[in-house]
Amino acid sequence: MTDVVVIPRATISRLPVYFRVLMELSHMEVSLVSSDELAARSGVSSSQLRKDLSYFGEFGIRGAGYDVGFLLQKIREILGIHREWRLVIAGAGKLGTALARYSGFAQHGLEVAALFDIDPGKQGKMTGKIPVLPMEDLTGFVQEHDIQIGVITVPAQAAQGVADLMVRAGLKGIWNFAPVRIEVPDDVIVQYEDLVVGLLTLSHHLSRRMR
Amino acid sequence: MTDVVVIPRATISRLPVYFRVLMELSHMEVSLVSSDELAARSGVSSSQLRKDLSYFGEFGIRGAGYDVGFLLQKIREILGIHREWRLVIAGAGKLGTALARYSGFAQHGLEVAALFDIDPGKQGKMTGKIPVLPMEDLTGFVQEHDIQIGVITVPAQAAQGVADLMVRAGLKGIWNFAPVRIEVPDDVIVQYEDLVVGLLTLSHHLSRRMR
DNA sequence: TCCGGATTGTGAATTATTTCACATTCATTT
DNA sequence: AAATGAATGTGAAATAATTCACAATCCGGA
Ligand SMILES: NC(=O)c1ccc[n+]([C@@H]2O[C@H](COP(=O)([O-])OP(=O)(O)OC[C@H]3O[C@@H](n4cnc5c(N)ncnc54)[C@H](O)[C@@H]3O)[C@@H](O)[C@H]2O)c1
Ligand SMILES: NC(=O)c1ccc[n+]([C@@H]2O[C@H](COP(=O)([O-])OP(=O)(O)OC[C@H]3O[C@@H](n4cnc5c(N)ncnc54)[C@H](O)[C@@H]3O)[C@@H](O)[C@H]2O)c1
Repeated sequence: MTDVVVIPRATISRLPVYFRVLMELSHMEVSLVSSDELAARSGVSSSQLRKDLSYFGEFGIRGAGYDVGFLLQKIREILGIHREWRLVIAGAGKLGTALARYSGFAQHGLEVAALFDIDPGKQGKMTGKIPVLPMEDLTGFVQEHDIQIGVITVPAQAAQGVADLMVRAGLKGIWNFAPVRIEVPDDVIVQYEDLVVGLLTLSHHLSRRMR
Repeated sequence: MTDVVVIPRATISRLPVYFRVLMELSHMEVSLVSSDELAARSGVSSSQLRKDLSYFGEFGIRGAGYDVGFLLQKIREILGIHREWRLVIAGAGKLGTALARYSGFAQHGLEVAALFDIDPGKQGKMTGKIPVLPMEDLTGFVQEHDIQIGVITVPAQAAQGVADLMVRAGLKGIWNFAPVRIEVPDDVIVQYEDLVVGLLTLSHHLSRRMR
């Protein structure tokens, strides 16, 4: 029985924050940072930060701190963004086009290759440099352009159908913004992004506090 | 020492999911549902569901299940959406306008009253039924229209300034999409929405699985 | 080369969350 | 009115995540 190290979900979700802070430090020409400093800038405790990193290895220098460039590279590897990921977005509506045009993804090695939509009125147009294509072309496009991730920004009732299509096309990761659970085979990973949760969490806390 | 019941964060974030499933059941004219059924449709265990609800009271009927309409109303109250919340959005860019035009919020008693932007080229226009106003008008608008929540969809470097303005205007809740922490007084609640986290979580899992 | 100061890495303790399992309660039937 | 069956509500147990606290280690200076 070799014991598998299981990494807390919450640890993974903090890594992008550390990454961003390290990028800032790097731009500020800071080359060494302590866990105290990095943690404070990330909004967590320093023991939290050190424990998080310890799941993946030893990246610091005792008595000194962390080499910004080195840690940046390590986190890149952990998050899998040392390689490029290509995405397609299904649903060229309000949210889909906003995501497609977002410049922040490129900084993380994420490239939106195309948008797909069922509406002929949207097909053929360009969203910035990104083409909007008919849904029928999705499978071929994914295979030709070596796409790994599909983003779902269609209405809820269309989400399962789109997910099925993405699975058949061979996509192994789905980022789903539609407010429904979708069924996929075990070898496909679904990441849900439910924006209403954040707003209702705020609403809950506000109404508690105002009571 | 009266012991305060503390409600897990995760419980709050599941309530919107239960709410949505109950809405569906309600539309399907289902009037009674068991914790097994409701939990399965929400993607959680039934004991999880019952424990979550138990933090707020006893809403079910032993031996029978939950009255859909009654539970819906209770969750509405817990989430604070039995009353209307009015929001303003600062940053009428890609994401801000997508949010402003999203019809899903209205179903939860959330009304986007106006967008604000620093760019004179965007001011004066309408996004659907929602006006885009100059930043200078924010304070007056918030006070005149009894707004409670501010949404930040401006670039990261402008976020703190916008937050300061929102705090001065009297907003008590801020929903922040800019990828930076912001400093606010204790009586203001900030909910962070970091979309990159979701995508990088997916990237991490994908690259682990492919290794 | 050794010493002092600093900061990491990590077991252990604590705290938080989820799951278990069953006593309790309710609706229905006889 | 009592018996039956079903599903909730909830302490207790099990897991999971965070914080503590300090031994281990490294850097730089003497
Ligand atoms: N806009 C937001 O701010 C927001 C916020 C939270 C959640 N969401 C969710 O994101 C999704 C998209 O929202 P939106 O506001 O962009 O909607 P939208 O109506 O603007 O866009 C949806 C697009 O999907 C296309 N479409 C419909 N069925 C399709 C299908 N079967 N295959 C391919 N394309 C199809 C439509 O033609 C349209 O272009 C929805 O599920 C919504 O609930 C949106
Ligand atoms: N678009 C996305 O999909 C996406 C995804 C994740 C995060 N975000 C974050 O959301 C924010 C907005 O992104 P976007 O893509 O909509 O950008 P955008 O450039 O399309 O829009 C930003 C808007 O803010 C306005 N603005 C700039 N400074 C301002 C100020 N001081 N006061 C008021 N308005 C100001 C600009 O005029 C512009 O209209 C950014 O912080 C971005 O990192 C966006």
